[in-house]
Amino acid sequence: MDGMTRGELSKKCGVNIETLRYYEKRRLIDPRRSEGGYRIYSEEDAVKIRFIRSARNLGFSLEEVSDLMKMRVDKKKSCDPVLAKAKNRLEEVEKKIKDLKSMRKVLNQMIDKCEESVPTNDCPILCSFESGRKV
Amino acid sequence: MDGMTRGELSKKCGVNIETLRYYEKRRLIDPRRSEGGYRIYSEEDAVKIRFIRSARNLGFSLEEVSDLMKMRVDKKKSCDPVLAKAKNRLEEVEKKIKDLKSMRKVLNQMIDKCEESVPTNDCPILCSFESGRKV
DNA sequence: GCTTGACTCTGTATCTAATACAGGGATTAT
DNA sequence: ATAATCCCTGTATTAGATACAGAGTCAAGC
Repeated sequence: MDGMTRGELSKKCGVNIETLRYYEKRRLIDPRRSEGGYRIYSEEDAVKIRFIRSARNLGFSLEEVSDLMKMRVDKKKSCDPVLAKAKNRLEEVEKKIKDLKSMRKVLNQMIDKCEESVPTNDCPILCSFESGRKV
Repeated sequence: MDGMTRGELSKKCGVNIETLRYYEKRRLIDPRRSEGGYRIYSEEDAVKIRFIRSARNLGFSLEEVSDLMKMRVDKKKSCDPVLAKAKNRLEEVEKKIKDLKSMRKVLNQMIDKCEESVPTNDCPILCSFESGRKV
């Protein structure tokens, strides 16, 4: 019988076994069942799960992920809403990349201070914003 | 009396008013109180809140944010753990940037298909991974 | 000063996303 | 056939917010 059980997929994707049941409940995946009632997952399910985990890790909600996965380029007439949504998502992604880059900057500043052994008793976040203002 | 009330800070930072109480409970902020028991927030609190929201939006947990905000470059001897943590965080940030860039690619592919009106009935996620494999 | 409306206080309830657990059934190895 | 190991379902718990109820505070206008 080709396909994976819940435990196998869970290990393969590094996801908690219960999370798979939860995503099914939320209708993000829909595995077929074996004679005895066991869930059977395909390779495509694995791709989906990895995508969901990655998106969640980047701060997207399950609602958003679900929305993204359900998008289809159907016929010419129905394409506009998909295009609009995709463009919105793209903007969000750009924003997140920007924010991550500024967080990277904060961290690099902190690392520099550490390596130069500049002691402070201030919150590194406030600190970075202050030095940001001066420069 | 200088400082903001909860409602003012909430508006200023675009954060739900209850979230501020929650972050206080989680010891991320610690506003002083007025005679009548009202919370009074400073400008620094506003900076912190904006940082927390940004980090949460990028998929970091409150635990991680709290950890980051508590980091201090104290004395030479105690610097190593801070340095190690900061470097770990930096790696995570790089990973997230990388993942966001690949998500950006998926979205751009979808947008291209839309604009060229290439109809598909497949999940855009699986689709993008397939074309990724071929190329 | 007094009133009144907007705001805040506390505690508790609700929601999402995920995990954990308990009691029972399916599968596999021996 | 009989353990051991998985999986099933339902329900409980956790984190991170958010919502709501009843009481107290503040400040503007009279």
